[in-house]
Amino acid sequence: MKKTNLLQGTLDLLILKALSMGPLHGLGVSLRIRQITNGAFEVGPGSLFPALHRMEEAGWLSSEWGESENNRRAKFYQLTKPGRRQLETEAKHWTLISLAIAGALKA
Amino acid sequence: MKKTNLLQGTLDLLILKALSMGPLHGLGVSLRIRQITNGAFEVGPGSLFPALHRMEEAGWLSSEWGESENNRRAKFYQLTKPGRRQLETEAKHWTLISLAIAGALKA
DNA sequence: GCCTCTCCTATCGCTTATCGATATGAGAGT
DNA sequence: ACTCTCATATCGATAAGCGATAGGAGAGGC
Repeated sequence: MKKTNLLQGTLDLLILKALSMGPLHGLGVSLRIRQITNGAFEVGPGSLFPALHRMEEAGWLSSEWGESENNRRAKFYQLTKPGRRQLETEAKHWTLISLAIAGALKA
Repeated sequence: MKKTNLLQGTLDLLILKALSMGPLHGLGVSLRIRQITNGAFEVGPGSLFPALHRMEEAGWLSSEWGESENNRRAKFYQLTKPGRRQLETEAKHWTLISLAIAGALKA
């Protein structure tokens, strides 16, 4: 049983949302996404880390090295102000698209 | 950083849905998608035709040449049986994902 | 007849996101 | 020592969508 693939474009949104609930290191983001989507989304490292780097590059996240709960070296990410704005923008965008498609399917 | 209009993966779903309401030629599909999404989605030819070809290749659509309402040569597409199954599958999949993300954003 | 507008299909090149596999390192447990 | 797990990272492949562009053919004005 393959886990459902992501819709492209939703990963950023989920990462932003996950981090809006507090700073996390990379794998923590992956876990929180699994939690808040009730296991519907499984994000592998090959998707996660490039996305985090891209988003930090875009100025939406900032990072610093620290220690995880298991005393492992880990990079902690948190939202910047532009990141919060981006979350709002993407959440709105998602809502619009989601309603449009739901409406189309109902018709 | 360009915003893509569509969420990747939703184009197939919209095309399948559009054709489930009756056969259409290419540009007709584009128009019907605009209608049923209340103008939320504009599908240009550079997205539309490759998608139609891909989906015909996949066996979801069949096509035949005919004449449009304006007496123009046009290729009419209709759903095959596998295409209808695919529509059901993708619609279900969309609903699941959509609910999962909506839930995640609410939290 | 001729010109232009619109309709209709088609393709090329480019960008970008995601995924599977793989690599590396270090603390934890035995 | 050895292995398991945590944690970050990167590479190559795949694929979708988009802008631009092209070309053919009927419609309608003149």
